[in-house]
Amino acid sequence: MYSYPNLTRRQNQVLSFLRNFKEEEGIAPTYREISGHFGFKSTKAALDHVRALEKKGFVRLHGNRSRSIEIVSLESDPKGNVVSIPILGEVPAGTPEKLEENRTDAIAIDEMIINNCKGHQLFALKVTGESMIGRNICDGDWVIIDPNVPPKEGEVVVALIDGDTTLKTLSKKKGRYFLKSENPNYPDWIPMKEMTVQGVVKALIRRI
Amino acid sequence: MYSYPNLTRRQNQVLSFLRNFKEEEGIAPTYREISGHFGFKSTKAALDHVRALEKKGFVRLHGNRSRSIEIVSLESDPKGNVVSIPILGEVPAGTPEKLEENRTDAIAIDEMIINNCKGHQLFALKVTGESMIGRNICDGDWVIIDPNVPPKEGEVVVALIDGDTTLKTLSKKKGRYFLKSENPNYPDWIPMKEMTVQGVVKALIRRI
DNA sequence: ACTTATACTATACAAATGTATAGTTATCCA
DNA sequence: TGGATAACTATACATTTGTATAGTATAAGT
Repeated sequence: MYSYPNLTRRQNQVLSFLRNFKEEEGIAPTYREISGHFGFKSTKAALDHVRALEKKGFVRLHGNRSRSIEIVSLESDPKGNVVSIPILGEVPAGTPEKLEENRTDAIAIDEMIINNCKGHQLFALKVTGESMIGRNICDGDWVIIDPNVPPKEGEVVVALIDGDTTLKTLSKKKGRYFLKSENPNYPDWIPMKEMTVQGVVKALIRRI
Repeated sequence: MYSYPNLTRRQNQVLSFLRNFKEEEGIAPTYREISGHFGFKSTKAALDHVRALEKKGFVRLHGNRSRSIEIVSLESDPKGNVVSIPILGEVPAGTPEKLEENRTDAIAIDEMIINNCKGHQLFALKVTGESMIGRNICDGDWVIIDPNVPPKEGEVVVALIDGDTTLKTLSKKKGRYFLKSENPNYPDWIPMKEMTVQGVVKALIRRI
């Protein structure tokens, strides 16, 4: 286990016990259970140690409720700031194809990665094709899409163009929006009838 | 929330409350807190419902200890397959610099992304510089490094070369390993004294 | 020398808490 | 028609549990 230099030997032992107990039992120990483990003959000893840990920011106490010692992890909490994003399907960065909304899987992502997207209905798509290679988006990458922000010129977007979905750079020429491929081997797409930007690419994940 | 067909309407409500309470408060509620929420005038009502949930396998009770209602998750825990990876610092994909191991932050990542790395001591680095642009690794990207796999030729690796750390492609020329930049504007690095590959890039994350 | 922090003991108490017995009402199944 | 199950009320009690006061001993800083 870890040992924190700003904690005393005993405080480290107590913190370690709190961690193990919660890991094994699923709940926090009582002060009497702490005392029992260390052989304290007074519950005050355990109380003092936990209060010292609270003072130093290692645990948080929730009122006078039983078993309410919450362990504050100094390393980023692996559970707190994670959001689950549904993978809706594939999006060709080449020829546009239909995007089916049959949720098969989801991907868990650190909230930090997709900042300022609280409440937005994010989704993920797997990129197929090499047309966005100029923006360093490769075949097989996952892109995280935010459908709840207004798209700006120059951003990489998922767009529904003439009934098909594709991943391109939103561009403007002579006051008219079109979809630009970031690869000279692939064509740009100029909307014939209608074009709807479904979302803006906020993040990218690649397995190597 | 979810609704289970083999649970009654009320049992579903109670299970839902147990889930929410644990989510928000971090601890399980007492039978009186359950009763309070539903307006039960007897704690026996809450006890009966929780015992019914136990009988059907939705919760587990740990003896007669307070706040010891453990929720048994039937579906795969959405937070179960997330690993926390420490961000150790920055790695220049240009001029090599010293890599300090002062853990400042961590990043939570879906286990799926970094497959076949169980038990490996993964870490993350933030890329600075553009020398790996040819492999579509950009300035500002995070790379997830696996130090517990043997590096192969052609893989992108973090290497300690002559006392400095850098991100490059591991290459071989005339039977001798060297570090190749994936950008014509940046030089390759041929080890003078010693070269240690610290790990192989397994994944990449980019905020856009 | 004085204060502060650590690390406890001893005792105590009110509130919180799990658990129990006895009963009511309604619904569903056979 | 009868029995099992669900969904409660009412009351009660023994522990469990958080918290407090008062005190001892040791070491660390200032």
